[in-house]
Amino acid sequence: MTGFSIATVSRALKDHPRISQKAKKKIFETAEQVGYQPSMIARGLREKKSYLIGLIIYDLDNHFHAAVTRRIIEDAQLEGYQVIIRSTLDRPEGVAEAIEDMKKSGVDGIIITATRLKEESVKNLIKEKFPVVQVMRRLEDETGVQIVSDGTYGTHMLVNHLLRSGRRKIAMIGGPEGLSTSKGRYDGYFQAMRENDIAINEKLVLKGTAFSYDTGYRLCKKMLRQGLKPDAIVCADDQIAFGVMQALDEAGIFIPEGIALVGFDDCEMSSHPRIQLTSVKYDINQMSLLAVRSILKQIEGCCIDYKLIKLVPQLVVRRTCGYQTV
Amino acid sequence: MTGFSIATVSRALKDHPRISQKAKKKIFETAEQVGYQPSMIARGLREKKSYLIGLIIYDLDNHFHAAVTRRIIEDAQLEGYQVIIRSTLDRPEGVAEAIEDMKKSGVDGIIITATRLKEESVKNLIKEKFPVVQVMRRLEDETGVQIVSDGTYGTHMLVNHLLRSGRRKIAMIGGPEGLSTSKGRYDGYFQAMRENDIAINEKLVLKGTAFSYDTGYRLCKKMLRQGLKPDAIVCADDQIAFGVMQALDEAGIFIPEGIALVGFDDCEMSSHPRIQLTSVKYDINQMSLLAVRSILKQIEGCCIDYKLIKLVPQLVVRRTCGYQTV
DNA sequence: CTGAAAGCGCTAACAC
DNA sequence: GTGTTAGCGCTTTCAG
Repeated sequence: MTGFSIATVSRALKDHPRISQKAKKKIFETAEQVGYQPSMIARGLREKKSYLIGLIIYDLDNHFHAAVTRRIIEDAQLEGYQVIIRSTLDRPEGVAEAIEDMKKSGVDGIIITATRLKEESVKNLIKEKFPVVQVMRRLEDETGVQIVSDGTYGTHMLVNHLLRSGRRKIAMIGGPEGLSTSKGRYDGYFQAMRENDIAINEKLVLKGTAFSYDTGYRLCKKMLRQGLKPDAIVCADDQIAFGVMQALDEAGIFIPEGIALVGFDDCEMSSHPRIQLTSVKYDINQMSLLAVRSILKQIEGCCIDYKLIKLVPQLVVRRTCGYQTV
Repeated sequence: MTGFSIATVSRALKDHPRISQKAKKKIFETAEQVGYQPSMIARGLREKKSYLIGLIIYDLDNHFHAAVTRRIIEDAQLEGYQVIIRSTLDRPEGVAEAIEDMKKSGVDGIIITATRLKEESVKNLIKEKFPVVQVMRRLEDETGVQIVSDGTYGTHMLVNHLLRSGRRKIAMIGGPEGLSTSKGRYDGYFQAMRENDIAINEKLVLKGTAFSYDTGYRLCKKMLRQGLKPDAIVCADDQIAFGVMQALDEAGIFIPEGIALVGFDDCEMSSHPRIQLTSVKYDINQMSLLAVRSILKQIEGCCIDYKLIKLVPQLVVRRTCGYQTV
């Protein structure tokens, strides 16, 4: 207290219309001196608003997910929101746990980049009109706000490109089951193959257990060990492709001469001259911005534009797909 | 209310000693049914505790920082704490802003991996006995809890290794000024050179503006453009080294035959057969665990073991340093 | 063992 | 314009 009542102080700090300029000035000065910090937590209790948003991600060790996470944190930060983060590492119960803890912490909304196709916890959240947006991965049903890349289209482009370069025995090392990203990319592969009347060899379609370097390495090694010899490998993401590249390099198979290789997401390292991975990219900044805007709109406007936004990816042709050599 | 008073419910849920088993049972059952979630924010207001810890990082686009961030989030999560995250991108005001916002949000403690040598905001935090731990980067003064890698020792090892391999004109592409990590690595370089009576060519010591791919690429190009021809380049981190590698590759300079190259941090991609970057690694898991334990001890025990822990890095020799070819 | 009541820091409705 | 007051959801004395 600086002579004024506690209410006046609150009004001054919140820029209330009915407040005298001198009072306001004096209060601001003293606040500065004392180093007064309004407690968001008390304000939250009162206003039922915490200025916190929850962000549930898959894994920061994945470069692409890390990049998306960074953008979302930055964008939210610019809007005056703090971000509470949880990573699930795709543990079955991960998302549900994270949601529960975040609700306890009183977040105003939740952005999820770790959704699985069947995720009851997310469905419930949407059902009870809790602000939530799915980014990258989405639920099976077109429910809630979903901002994703068109993985089917992207993979379709990649496979078509390989086919045009004369490849026929195209293998796929995909992502874990139960994810919209994995599914979309498998779909794109099958679709492109079918459209071009290429018989699909089931043995050449491998399911990964994670979007990771290690997955790519192990599955590629396994494929080679089984004596399978595709002339191209499509990977569900760049990190898997890096691992595949290691396995091929170690096996003495030249890329792209022996086997062509393509990824998905277009990470920073993919353009490195020693890697030169053909991939597919889309606008992370836009994705993040749309996500943050949507969550704020839901939080503040209480209105939900139920919608599915598919960002169109763009083919980035580099050496590994062998285009230049054909 | 389930027949019992609000106080009894509170006691039941908190496992109070003086409570009848039947009451407890009944309350738990009804809580389950209603899907009751205790509001951390109300509890926080009352107990002056939020079960939130703040994490201030530099940039998730840096693979190493992303990896450390991941571990810290996981470890905190396991201890029942939620993590509020902010990235500063090394903006001058970044840390101070982040600290202010986090205090407003009522975090119980703050872990910082983005500290600069002179960071008044962090010093103040420590002075007022707010729980805080510095990870990776630290303040100039040995104040507060500091858990870092011994960058001087690590770089010393790297440079010594290059010298033993016969290199003499060793360049350094370092990190931004004002960071303990940058400083430690410069120190290690100078120390090793001096100990071996190698004259230091100031032109071969370049200061980066960030720990990034781009920095390495630009500075290396600049160095080559100036007609400088070192026989080895020491980089302040692996990501810088990746950029340097791109510049050298583009310039048609063989690594390590023409110029040897070493990094720091040992990222996943550094072991890739096409990269094979010699680097220095240390235990991220341990670093994270120590950080989380320390912050919890400070929060819960209210006691601070003021201390500086330097994790000893380990040399990882690969192709780029040219050891095998000597 | 359980209930009533105070209070954490803040905001908003209502007086003055 | 400013002060008073109630109450957000919870924990915790203090009585019973």
